[in-house]
Amino acid sequence: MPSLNPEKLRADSARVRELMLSVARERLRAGDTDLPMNAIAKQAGVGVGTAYRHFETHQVLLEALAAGSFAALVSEARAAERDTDPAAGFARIMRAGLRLMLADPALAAVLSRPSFTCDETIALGAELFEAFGAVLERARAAGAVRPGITGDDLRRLMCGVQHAVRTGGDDASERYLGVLLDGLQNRAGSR
Amino acid sequence: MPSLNPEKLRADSARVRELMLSVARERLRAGDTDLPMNAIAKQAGVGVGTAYRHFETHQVLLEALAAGSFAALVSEARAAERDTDPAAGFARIMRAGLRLMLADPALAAVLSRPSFTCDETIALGAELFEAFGAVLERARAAGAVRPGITGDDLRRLMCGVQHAVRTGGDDASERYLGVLLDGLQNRAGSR
DNA sequence: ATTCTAAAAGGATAACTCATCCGTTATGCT
DNA sequence: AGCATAACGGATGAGTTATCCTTTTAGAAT
Repeated sequence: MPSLNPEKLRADSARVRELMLSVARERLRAGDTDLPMNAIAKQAGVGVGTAYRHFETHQVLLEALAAGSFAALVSEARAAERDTDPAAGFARIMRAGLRLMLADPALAAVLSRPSFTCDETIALGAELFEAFGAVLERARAAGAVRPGITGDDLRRLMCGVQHAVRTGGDDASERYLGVLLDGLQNRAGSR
Repeated sequence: MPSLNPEKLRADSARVRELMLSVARERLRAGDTDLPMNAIAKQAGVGVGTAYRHFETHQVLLEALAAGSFAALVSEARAAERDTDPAAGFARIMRAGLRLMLADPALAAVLSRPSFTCDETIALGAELFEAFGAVLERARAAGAVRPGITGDDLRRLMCGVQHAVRTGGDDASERYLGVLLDGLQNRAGSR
């Protein structure tokens, strides 16, 4: 019993889907990271069965919530790819990734464990992988990023920094990202 | 109803406490980070009530599990404080912290959310705070660590790196710590 | 407009976990 | 040995997850 296809939904179904997503977003904003299906269903005024019909698993719900932010991140990666300065492009996508993860806990959750289940997310992940890989490769070729660091390393490190910033204050974001970006530079011959 | 005091326990009680701790450690090693009280009690062959009597909350159990590693970390901090080279002392304690957190998930959990509940942990936390603060201060004075970074920043960043390493491979530890340590250096005038 | 069918909704419920309460049992002091 | 009390154990209520099946409804066909 797969989740309902967001395309070609019956009118009532589409209404319920949007309602559930907005309730889930509201709960996320309120700091509830658990997103209990039952509670969401109740708050949205629909039956539990209906909730599971729309989002078969927790992961599916998370991916649906993160879709918008994820797409925005892919756009940023594509833009960074076209940046004239390889180092600037790299810094740009890193900064954008952190900003988007901080703004959307669902995106942070999805990126922190890349076992995507929805076709849409899988496609976005592939796009991101490709665009980000190009940005990284270009930066490395320009000597702006130390060798031996993979795209997956950066994903993990960014998730770690995101976590750190979340418990730090508002101003932690710039400081921590600064430390990470400086640490990632190619140190050969820089001193 | 507070948890039992580890000192002055009745013989049977001490036996149960040690048994539960060893079962919990075993489960942690097996990758179960949840440490469900009921399951631990059952596996230890004691009643659930007994389990909660010994460890009132999850947090208390975690702190009891982490006590040994936590004490080792404090020792490392004291040793780093006495290191001749401020920068080397700083690198030493950072390295030790990462190693200990990776070896003991309970320590990682305790350090990642410093709301200590047991007196013993609170005391260890205060000791660590003091010793680590001295190491950081000395390193900063020697120009080895950029200004604006606090001890709490470092705790958060280390927990983030620990998380990243845990999902990365075995060799990720050195790479990620290297990035962090390089990023933390005082960049003023280094290029 | 009416009828019909497939899609969707709804909620009772089984399975499971957490944490408490209280009657029972065992320790170790006198 | 007897006793006070510390500790044990497990039944149990509260809460959550996820499923199943019946009822309702949208929207197409006539």
